[in-house]
Amino acid sequence: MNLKSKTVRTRFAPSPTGFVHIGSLRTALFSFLYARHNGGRHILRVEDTDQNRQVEGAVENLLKVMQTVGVEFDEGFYFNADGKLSERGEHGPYLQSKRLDKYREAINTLLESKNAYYCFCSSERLEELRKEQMALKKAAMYDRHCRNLTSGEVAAKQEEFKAARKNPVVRFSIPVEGETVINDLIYGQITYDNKLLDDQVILKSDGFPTYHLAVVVDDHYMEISHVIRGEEWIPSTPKHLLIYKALGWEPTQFAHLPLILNPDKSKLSKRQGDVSVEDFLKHGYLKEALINFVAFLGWNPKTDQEIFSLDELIKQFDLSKVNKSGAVFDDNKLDWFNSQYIKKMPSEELANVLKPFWQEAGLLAPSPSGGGSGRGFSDDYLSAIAKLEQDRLKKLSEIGESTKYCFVAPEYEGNLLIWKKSDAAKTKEALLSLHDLFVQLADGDLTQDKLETSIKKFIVDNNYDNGSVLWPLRVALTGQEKSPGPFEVASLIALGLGKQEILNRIDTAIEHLNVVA
RNA sequence: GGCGCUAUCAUCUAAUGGUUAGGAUAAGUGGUUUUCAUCCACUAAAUCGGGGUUCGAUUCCCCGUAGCGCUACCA
Repeated sequence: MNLKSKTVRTRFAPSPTGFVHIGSLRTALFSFLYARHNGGRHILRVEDTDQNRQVEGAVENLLKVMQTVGVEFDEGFYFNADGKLSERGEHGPYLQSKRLDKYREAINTLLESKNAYYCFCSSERLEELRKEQMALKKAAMYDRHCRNLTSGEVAAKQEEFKAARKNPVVRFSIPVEGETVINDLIYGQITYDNKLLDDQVILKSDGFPTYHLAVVVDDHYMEISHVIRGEEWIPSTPKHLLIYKALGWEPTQFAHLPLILNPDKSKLSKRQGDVSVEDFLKHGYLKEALINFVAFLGWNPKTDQEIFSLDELIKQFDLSKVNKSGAVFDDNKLDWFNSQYIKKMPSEELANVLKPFWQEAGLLAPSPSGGGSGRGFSDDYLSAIAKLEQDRLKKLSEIGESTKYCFVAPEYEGNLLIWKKSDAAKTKEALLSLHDLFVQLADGDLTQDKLETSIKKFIVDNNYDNGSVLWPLRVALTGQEKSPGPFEVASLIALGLGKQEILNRIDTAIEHLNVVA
């Protein structure tokens, strides 16, 4: 058997239960990276065997998120040219609820070979049993009551259930002795004693299979080569292996990924903050940052390089570099990745991704085409703003607050205009002469460099301190305690709102001083 | 309770049978500066405990301990 010639086929197999958990993103990313790295295919299969947990539109949402961040699928669900959810690939259907015949067939095979049996036990009996076992401090397992039923007893129970219009479940018969060994690509060899394995239900009374049966059947028929999934699946893997064996199938390779943890080291959950990819996108994390950060949760290239594009990840990704211990999700580090990508972005592009956030803040009119900038602000202006904020932005969602003054006149209170080493009189005087200076400046003199030259000269000529002039100018223009420098801001406002706006803001500041002082 | 997995700075992690145990984030200090951010320099910060093997163990083995996961007709 030449393993190398075998095509790599990995799959991401979520349940359509709502938002995309960050852990799911990591799993999907790793299975995608592994497939691409090895020239294989990546399949999207939807596991909807729990009919009680379906969420409308979850598959569309999932696909949209994956598309946004750049995780691709070659088979399974996709959006067609009309943007409609559809399926492609040779191994469909890719929705488990449409594959019931395949599960039924496998179950019949198992039933016939006595690797599975009907179980008629009531939930009350099971509950009782569990309580007893707990009380005796024994492992809680099904006692295999129905496994030992005679064919006569089974027939009688069948009749009884039929009359009551109930369906028995089917359980898998775990071998009574021996061991089952997992050879995990990440965790290595893990041995389980068959005696400790439960006779898992594989067919529910509603006619749907459980995960354990469905996953084996689907991975087999879809010719999956590597199952990449979360560490929480390790304990059920021996059961899956035994089902493969009972069906006479060759099992896939398994690679279990370490968990992503909350700061308190429990499994990452909603309780302790955002966990859905949609949330992170909405709060202004760039997809590149999210992918880069998530890739480093449990994997690293063994070098000092930390910034990786998706293409670089594909090139370098290797299951052998995945580690075994869980990783705490540290949003400080995510912020850092995000700011790195923001800094690297061309300012035009940054302005573009910033638009929705300006609109959200009510500073920019939503543009129906999605292309225009609305409300008379040119793309050049928006890019200039973006460029100014590029070094201080951690999340795109901060942009509204920090750049409000670029769109509307600022508001401020108290003595904010007065520099710590200055006073009201000096500030007013400075602003008054600054006003005169701006009146004299021609439009062509309002570039950042020229402004810096002329204002610095003005300070020297008038024997002012830098601070007693630059601080009030900056506050007059921005209304903020913290902002980019006055030359940058003034030239920006001149560009976007015109020189008159600068004069207006200086006037407003002088009036403000009159009132406060 | 049973079974399993894991264990290096606060966090993500690198490395090695012999090193001043490295990097990054966060933190702190200093420089630049009208403010903030950026940038630069610097500082503090770790091999869970106990046994073994060995000349030598953070690294290999065993035992503890702790954390986590699983223990459904959920996935």
